[in-house]
Amino acid sequence: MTETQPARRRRRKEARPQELTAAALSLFVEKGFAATRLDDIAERAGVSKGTLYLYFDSKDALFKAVIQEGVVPALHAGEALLEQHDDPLELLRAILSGWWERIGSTELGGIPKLMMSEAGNFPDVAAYYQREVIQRGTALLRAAVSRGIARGVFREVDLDAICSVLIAPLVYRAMWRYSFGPRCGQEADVGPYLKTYFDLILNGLMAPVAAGDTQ
Amino acid sequence: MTETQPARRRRRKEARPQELTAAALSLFVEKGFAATRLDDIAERAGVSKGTLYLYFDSKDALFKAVIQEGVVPALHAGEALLEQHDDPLELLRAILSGWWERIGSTELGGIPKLMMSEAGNFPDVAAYYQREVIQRGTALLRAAVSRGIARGVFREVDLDAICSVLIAPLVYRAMWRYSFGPRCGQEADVGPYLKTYFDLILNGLMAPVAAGDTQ
Amino acid sequence: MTETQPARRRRRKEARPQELTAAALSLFVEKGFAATRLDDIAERAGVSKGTLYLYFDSKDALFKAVIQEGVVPALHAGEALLEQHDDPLELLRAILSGWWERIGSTELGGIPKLMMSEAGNFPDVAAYYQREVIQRGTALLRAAVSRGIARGVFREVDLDAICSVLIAPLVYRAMWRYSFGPRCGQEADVGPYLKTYFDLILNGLMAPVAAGDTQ
Amino acid sequence: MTETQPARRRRRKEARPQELTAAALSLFVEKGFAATRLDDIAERAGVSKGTLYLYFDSKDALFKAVIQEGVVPALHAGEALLEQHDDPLELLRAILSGWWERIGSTELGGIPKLMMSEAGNFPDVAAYYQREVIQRGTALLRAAVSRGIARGVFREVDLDAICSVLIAPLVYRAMWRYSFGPRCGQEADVGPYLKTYFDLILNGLMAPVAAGDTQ
DNA sequence: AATGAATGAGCTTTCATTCAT
DNA sequence: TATGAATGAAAGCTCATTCAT
Repeated sequence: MTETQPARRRRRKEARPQELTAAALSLFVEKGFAATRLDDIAERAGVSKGTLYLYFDSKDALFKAVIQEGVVPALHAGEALLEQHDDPLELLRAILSGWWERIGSTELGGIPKLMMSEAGNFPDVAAYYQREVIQRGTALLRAAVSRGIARGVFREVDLDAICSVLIAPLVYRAMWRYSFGPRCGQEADVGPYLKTYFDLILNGLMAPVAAGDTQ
Repeated sequence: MTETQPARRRRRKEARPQELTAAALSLFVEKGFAATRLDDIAERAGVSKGTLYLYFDSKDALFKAVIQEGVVPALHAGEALLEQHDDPLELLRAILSGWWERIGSTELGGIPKLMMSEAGNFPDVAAYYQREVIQRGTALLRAAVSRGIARGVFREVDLDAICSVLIAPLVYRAMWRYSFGPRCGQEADVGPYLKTYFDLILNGLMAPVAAGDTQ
Repeated sequence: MTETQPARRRRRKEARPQELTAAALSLFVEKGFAATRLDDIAERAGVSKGTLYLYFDSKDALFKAVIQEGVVPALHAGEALLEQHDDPLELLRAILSGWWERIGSTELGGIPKLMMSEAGNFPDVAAYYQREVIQRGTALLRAAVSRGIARGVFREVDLDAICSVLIAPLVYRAMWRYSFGPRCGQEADVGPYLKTYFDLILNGLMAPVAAGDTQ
Repeated sequence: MTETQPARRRRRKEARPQELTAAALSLFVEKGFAATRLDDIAERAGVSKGTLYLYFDSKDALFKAVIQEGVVPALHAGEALLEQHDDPLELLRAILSGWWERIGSTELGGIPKLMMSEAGNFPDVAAYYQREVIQRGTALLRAAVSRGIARGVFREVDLDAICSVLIAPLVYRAMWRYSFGPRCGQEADVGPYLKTYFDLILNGLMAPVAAGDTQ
C-alpha cells in the first residue's frame, strides 16, 4: 500500500497534462475560448488554477496544446486504410465512417467546431490545423475518389470540390452536437442521418450503368 | 442649412441601429462574441462606445439584435418559392441556390457560424434561431423533397435526415469563409464547389430510371 | 456655479496625469516599485484603479512617466546659473544649494533614490536618466570647477572624480530622507549638515594662499 | 566511501545558510527585495525552492538574515583601529579606506543600497541597522574627528554633521556599483575617485597653519 | 535533509457599463 | 443624441508557502 502511493503520484504527474487538456477541450467547445475561465477548467480537472501554469505557459498555450493533442492521434489511422481496402467504394465508406467513429462521435468531435470558431484569433494554429488535418484528410479522400473514377466505379467529378462536399455533412453533424444538439432529444439518433448520408453520396457518386450492361 | 441638418440627422438616426448591428455582426463573426470588445464595434461603426447603449441595453442585447436582424428578412423569401416552382427538382435547386445567393454568399453567411459558436452561451437565442430559422428552413426542404418522392422523381429517403444532409455542405462552406477562408486564395472559387455539390445531391436523390423506361 | 463645473472638469482632466504620477512617485519612493500596488496609487490619487489605465499603458509605463516628469523641469534651471554667476566659488555654491532647494529638499528628492533602486530593473530608463540627468548635471559642475581652477581659485583636481564626490553628500542626504529619515526626529535639521558640507568642500577645494600674498 | 559522504555532507550542511544568504544578497541588491523570486535565489544557490524553507521561515526572515550576516563581521574590525592609530589624520584615513576595502569594494557593498531601498518596508530591520551599523560607525568617525580637533589638527566642525558628510561619498560610490555602475565601463576606475575624495576631505578638514608657524 | 508539485491569495490588466456633460 | 472619462468586477497570471514523498 505504501508502494502504490508513489506509483499513483507518478502516474498522476504524467497524466496531468492530458487531464487538463481534456477539461479544457470540453469547456472550450462548450463556451468558446474567450468565454471559458481558467478557474472553470481547473475546477473541472480537479486542480487549482495555479496548477495549470505548471504545465502550460498561458491560456493561449493551453489552447494550442488542446488542438495538437486532439489532432495528432487521428493522423495515421486514416492513412492506414488506403492499404487495407482495394475496392474504392469500400475504401470511401471506411474512411468516412472511420472518421465518424474515431472523431465525430467522440469528444474529439468538438475540435472542428472549436478550430472553426477560433481560427481568426489563432492564425498560426489555424495554419497548423489546415496543413496537418485538413490537407491530409483531403488527400486521403482524394485518393479514394480518384481510384474510384479510374476504375469506372465513380463518375467524373471535380476532385478538390468533392472532398469538401463529402466531408461537410459529417463535420457539420459533429459540430451540431456541441451547439444545437443539447437542446434536441434527437441526439442519440445519428443512425438515420448517417444511413441517409451514405445513401445519398454513394448513389450520387456511382457511375451510371452503361446501357447495354448486363451487369 | 438649418433645415437640412435635421433631415440628414433623422435619416442617420433611423439607420443607426443597423449600422451598429452590421459592425457588430462582422466582428462577432470574425472574433467571436466574447473576444469582441464594444470599443471595436463602436470604432468600426464610427461612433463612441457610449452611443451603443443608446440603442442596446447591453452587449447581450446587441447580440440578440444581430441575430434577429440577420434572420428575419430571409424568412419569407424561401417560403415563397414553394408556389413559384412546381417541378420538385427545380424547386429544390431554387431553394438551395437561393439560400446561397441570399445568405451564404453575403455577409449574412456569418450568422450560422456565429450562432453555432454561441449557441451554448445564449440558449434562448439558440431556441429562437432553431425555431424560426432551422425548423422553417427544414420544413421548406422537406416539402420539396417529399413532393419529389410523391411524384417518383426522388428516391425514398428519410425526410428528417435528408434535410440536414442537404443543407450541410452549403452551411459548411459559408462558415468556411469566416474561418479558414481568409487564409486561402481559393476564396472566390465557389463555382466548382456548388456545381459538384448540386451534381452529387441531385444525382444521389434521383430515382433510378425503370428498366423499360424510354425516358 | 453651473459654469465652474465644466471648467473644473476640464482642469481635472488635464491635471490628472500629474496627480497620478505624483501619487505614484511618493509610493514608489516609499515602498519601491514592485512593492507598490496600483490600488494604493489609485487610492492616494483619489481615483479608481481602472483610471490609471486611461493615462498609462502599464505599471512600467507609469514608472517611466514618473521619472521623466520629475526630471524634465529641473534640467534647464541649473544650466542657466552658468551665466548668472561669474565667480567660480559663488557659481559652485549656487549650483549645489540650488540643487538642494529645487530637488533635494522637495518631493523630487525621492527620484534619485527610486532610480538607483530600480536601475537594474529598468535599464532603458536608467540609460535615459544617466544621459539626461547625471551627465548634464556633471557637465554643469565640471564647468564651475574648471573655471575655478583656471582662475587659480581652486586647486588642481581630477575633474571627473570631483563632480561625483561633490554631489554625493547632497544626493545621499536626499535619499536618507526617504529611508532612515522617517525614524529620526532630526529630519528638520538639515541646516548644520549643509553648513558643514559647504564648509568642508569649499575649504577643500580652495587653492592655498601663496606665501607672500597680502590677502 | 560511505565515510566521506557524511563528512562532505556535514560541511555542506553547515555552509548552506551562508550560500543561501549570499545568493539572496546578490539578487536582492540587483533587483530589489520584492522583485526577487525565491525560485531565482534557489536556482542561483543551486538548491530547490523548498530547501530555502529548511533554513529560513519566510522570505522576510531571509531578508533579515541577509542583513545581519552582512553586517556582523564588519562591526569589530573598525573599532579596533582606534587603538592601532594615534595620529588623527592617519586614523581617519584608516577608518575610511578600511571601510572601502572591507565593505564598499566587496560584495557587502550592496547592503547599504539594499537597506536604504527597503528601510521603509522593514522598519525593525532598519532600526537594527541604524543602531548596530550607522550609529557605531558614526561613533567611530566621531572619535577620530574629535581627536583631531582636540589636537588642533582639524578645524572646528559640527561633529554629527561631519560624520555623515564624510561617509556619504564612499557609500554613494558603493551604491553606484549596483545601480548605474553596470552600464559604465568605468567600473574599475575607483582609484581617481578615492584619491580625489581623500584629497578633498582631508584638505577641507585641516586646520589652517597659523601665520607664524614654522610647521 | 531535500525535493518540487500543488496551492491560493493577491496582483496587474481588461472591459462592459454608467453618467455628467 | 452623443460623448468619453470614470468605474469596479472579473479575468489572467505570479509566486510565497506548504507538504507528501
